Amino acid sequence: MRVSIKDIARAAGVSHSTVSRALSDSPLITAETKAQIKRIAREMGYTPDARARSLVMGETRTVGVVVTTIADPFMAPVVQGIESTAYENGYSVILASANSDPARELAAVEMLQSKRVDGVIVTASRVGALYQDHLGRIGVPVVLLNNHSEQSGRYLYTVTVDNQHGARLATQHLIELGHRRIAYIAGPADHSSNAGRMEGYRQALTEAGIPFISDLVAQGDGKMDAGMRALPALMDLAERPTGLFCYNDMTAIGVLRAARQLGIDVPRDLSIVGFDDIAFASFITPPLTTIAQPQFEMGQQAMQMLLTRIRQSPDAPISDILIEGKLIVRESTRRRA
Amino acid sequence: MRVSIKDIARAAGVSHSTVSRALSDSPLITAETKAQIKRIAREMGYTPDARARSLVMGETRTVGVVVTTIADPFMAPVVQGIESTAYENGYSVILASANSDPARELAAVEMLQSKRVDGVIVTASRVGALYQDHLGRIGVPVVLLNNHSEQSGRYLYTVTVDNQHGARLATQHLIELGHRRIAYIAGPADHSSNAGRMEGYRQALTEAGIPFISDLVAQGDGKMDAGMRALPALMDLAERPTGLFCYNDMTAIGVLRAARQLGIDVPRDLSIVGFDDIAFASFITPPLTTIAQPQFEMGQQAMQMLLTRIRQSPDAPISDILIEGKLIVRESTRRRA
DNA sequence: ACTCCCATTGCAAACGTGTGCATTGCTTTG
DNA sequence: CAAAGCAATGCACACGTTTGCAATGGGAGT
Repeated sequence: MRVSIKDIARAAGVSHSTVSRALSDSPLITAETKAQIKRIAREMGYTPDARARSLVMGETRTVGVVVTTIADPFMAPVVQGIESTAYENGYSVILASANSDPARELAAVEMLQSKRVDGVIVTASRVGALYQDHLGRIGVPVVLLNNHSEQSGRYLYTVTVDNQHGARLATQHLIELGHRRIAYIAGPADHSSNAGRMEGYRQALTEAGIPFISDLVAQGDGKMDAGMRALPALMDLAERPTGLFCYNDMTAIGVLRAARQLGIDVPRDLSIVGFDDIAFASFITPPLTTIAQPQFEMGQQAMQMLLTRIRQSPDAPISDILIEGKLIVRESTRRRA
Repeated sequence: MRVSIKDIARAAGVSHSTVSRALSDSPLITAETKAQIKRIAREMGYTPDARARSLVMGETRTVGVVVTTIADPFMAPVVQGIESTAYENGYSVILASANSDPARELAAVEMLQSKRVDGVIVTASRVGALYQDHLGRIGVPVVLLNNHSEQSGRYLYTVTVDNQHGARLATQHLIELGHRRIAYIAGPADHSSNAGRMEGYRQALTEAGIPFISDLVAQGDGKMDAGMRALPALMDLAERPTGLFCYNDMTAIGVLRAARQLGIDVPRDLSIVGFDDIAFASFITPPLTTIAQPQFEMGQQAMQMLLTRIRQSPDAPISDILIEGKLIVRESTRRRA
């Protein structure tokens, strides 16, 4: 059986309260008894039981992170950022992936609830109004990271990419390079991130006096295949686009692959801008011009936000965080010939 | 405050034991009392406290996963596999990343120990003999996944990529394509995975009657930069290699980039084989021929192994698992001109 | 009608820890 | 020298569960 403070108490000939106090360096205990008890504890290989402690202390120093999948080039660094600052603050993280399955997301939240985590970070969720209510009732602070629905409520706090700003940056970059026929391959229609990027795209066009042409917008879903499928139709247009803004890097990668098959040279024939700056954006051919999101820092900030929420009184004001990405120019864009 | 079974008991006018039994569907309780108690529990928004339960039950239904970094294209799917089968079996996972820092790895293990996890999976660790002893004393089953030192002991169980087999496959493939000057860019020198791949490389050469030439082996570290740095020297050799086997895909990606800068056409001038088949291996240009490791399944198997270890008696025999990758031929290799 | 049995419920201990309060023993002070 | 104060420790309860055992009640059997 595992060794508890009672075992140590027996071995040291004291009560378990004394052991508890000695191990937590209480000033009530003599230096020598402390030393002896600590020695015995070490000899017996004692490790405190975080469960028992958390029961009486009322906190678990554990947070839950629910994610669609950890094998997502965008999310992995974010989770890394979360775990990292959690560790620095003495917290540990329970990871649950929901695979875009709402039922499983619910199950994950329930599990975290029963484990009595001190807070929860939910990433890339499409928390609806209903589910949001449920999340609100969870009893612990919840931070939504890049959630796909609009609202942030009284209970929930968010850190989100500034989609509109980033999309505007991307489109402006193409415009500055002399492009005027600029296409957009969209992401999932029901994600607010897509709406924001679409809006930034339109806005940049309007500012430059370029008409918005709906034929230049192709539907996508943020995955590589969507990019591959979308390109041919765009290139079949009477007036081909010379610039292309993609919902994200994965889409752009699909486009690049399709372009190669179609014999379209990037960036000579078509300039492409992605979104996210996932790790591989700089490794592909040609290296991708994109809107970089500070993924690691996003995770850090989300965790930091959760921590202040955990420690502060629940009615202290916290403002949502909006994160601006920045343009990284690589080799998939060039001045229009 | 949170609602406990005592609160429910008070509301229902029964003892808390009755509530406990009712909620766990004990046959001792009348159907109607059961129904009523469950109703009240639902109304009051009750969620059982896993900590308290685990205290008396002696199990937490939680496993720990320690990883160097989750933002690693090889590890992410592995973790996904672990989490997935953990979930299916009613377990949850605590994630800890150690960033290749032994001290932090120790800290992670200690944290998991205090949380009283039922088992631990340690990935890509270089557990030395000493640390291994420490892990052995942890008191719960430990599974090592792709660990970098040789031994697996009485306490520890491993699932590992068959490095030698994979490297042999890769080298044989190049040989079959007519290559005879085949180089190898190595991985971290102190990792047994590198030793295994090197051995497989030599073995394939020997079997084909091709002499091993040490000049054709370049030192690397498994990262992209190493691949970039290693290529020029290899191509400066009096007799250039026409085939190249890389420690892993990241190295190969670095090589591809360097090749482009040097004006070396892949696969015309140089055939390249990677190792791992990370998600992006098929996305780069040219799509990479490589030795695919079933990453997700590796995670599944590791978790499965841990589960049987948790449930079976500690002296039931379990054999370590060796996983054979398979050759995926894409466009970075071709018959020698 | 009395005993016995069974179904249902409550009591209490246990898991491992933290902590307010009482207790003990010693030193200091008047 | 007695009283008071203080330093060090132990007692007991609390946190929220599960579960062996005792207790209660009612129905059936003789």
